[in-house]
Amino acid sequence: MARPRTFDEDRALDAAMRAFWANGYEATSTQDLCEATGLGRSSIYNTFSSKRDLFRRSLDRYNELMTVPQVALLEDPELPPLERVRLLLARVVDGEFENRPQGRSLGCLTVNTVVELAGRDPEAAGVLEQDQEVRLAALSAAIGAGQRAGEIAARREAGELARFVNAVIAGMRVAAKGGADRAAVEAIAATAVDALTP
Amino acid sequence: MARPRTFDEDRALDAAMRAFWANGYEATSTQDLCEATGLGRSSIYNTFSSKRDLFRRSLDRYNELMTVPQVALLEDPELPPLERVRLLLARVVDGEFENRPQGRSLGCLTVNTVVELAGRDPEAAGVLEQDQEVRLAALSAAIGAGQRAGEIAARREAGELARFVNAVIAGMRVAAKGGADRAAVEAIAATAVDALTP
DNA sequence: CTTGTTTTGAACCGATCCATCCAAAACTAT
DNA sequence: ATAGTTTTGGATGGATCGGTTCAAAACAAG
Repeated sequence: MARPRTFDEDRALDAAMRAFWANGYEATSTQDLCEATGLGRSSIYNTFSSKRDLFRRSLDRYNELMTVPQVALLEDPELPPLERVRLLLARVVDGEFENRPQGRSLGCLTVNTVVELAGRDPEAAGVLEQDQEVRLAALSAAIGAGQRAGEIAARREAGELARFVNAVIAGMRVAAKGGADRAAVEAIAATAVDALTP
Repeated sequence: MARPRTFDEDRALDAAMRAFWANGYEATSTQDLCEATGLGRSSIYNTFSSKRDLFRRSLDRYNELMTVPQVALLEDPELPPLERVRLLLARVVDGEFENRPQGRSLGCLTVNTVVELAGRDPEAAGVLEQDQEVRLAALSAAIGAGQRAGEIAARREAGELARFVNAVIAGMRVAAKGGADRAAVEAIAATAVDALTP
């Protein structure tokens, strides 16, 4: 029927996502995206209709890669709830200290985008809020289960503790991006876990 | 001798700082800076030599406005150490929920800049790291004093707890920028204080 | 008022921005 | 082969980017 593509759309999306992840939306030019994906401008604009759309899809892809497994971990019935939270934090630490292209963490595309765009791009803000709600719900459920099992302190509501853990995760990512070493970030996580134990 | 300026350099710097604070470095154009300061291009380039330099001075100015009083609070001998930390967190909450031009927090220029620039601008990263060290030292000193006084838990080193508090502050700012309401951010702060009490 | 210096606004600069266009190439289905 | 469709690379477009230049304007000092 017609000429087929010589590239894989998902691989291109992943490459674009990494570029946005590393440098943010504004600082990633269409030229950068061409180089990161190995595609020509035409192919990019033919496949993804604009830089903005490509970013939006990158954000969705990132959430799919990160939030989905994190939620799965938080809902794992094989593990005690507090252990799920602990493993979640450990996973965040690992994520910050692997794949450091220039010796510094990429941070988290979600956090990066909240900081860069949430204040002036309502659509991006909406995507981010929705993703955050999903994460908060999973965290809250795990923490509530832990409270009922007596292994997580009950002096605050599960929803509040979930927000707390979520904020600590963001703080760990900022710390890592700011140059903190692994031990420092691990100590932050451990202190947060302390705060959850009775 | 010569024609005097019709504007105040410090006011212009403050206006520029606010522009960078609201939109970040990349997304703030020189035109935006002209409009924010009310100056012409020539006046800006005559006074501050480049956009980059103006940003750097904005960063210094921000640190002067924020870090200096925060450190003063943390060193206030009139207050019990834990109370200093509590007040610091309260001040952060207040900062996030006043001056919200478009109904959303500006966040914190330091956090915003860590996320946007630390990975690819070594000079900015250096300024940020130095400021962070100052804040961490003050936090660590206050927490250490609280531990010796028995009002702050001693199961972790003061330096680790300082990093923890610092990360929570960053997390609160990200949460606020992401749309969290005041009660949610206050709960994060209160939970962090819980983590410090024995 | 003249002289000397600085500020100021507007025009201007090359570079780069995101995006489009188009013709040649590449492939399938007939 | 041929026809039909899509991809592809390169050229191109208008807008905006950060930054410079320059002459007119505005003031202080003599």
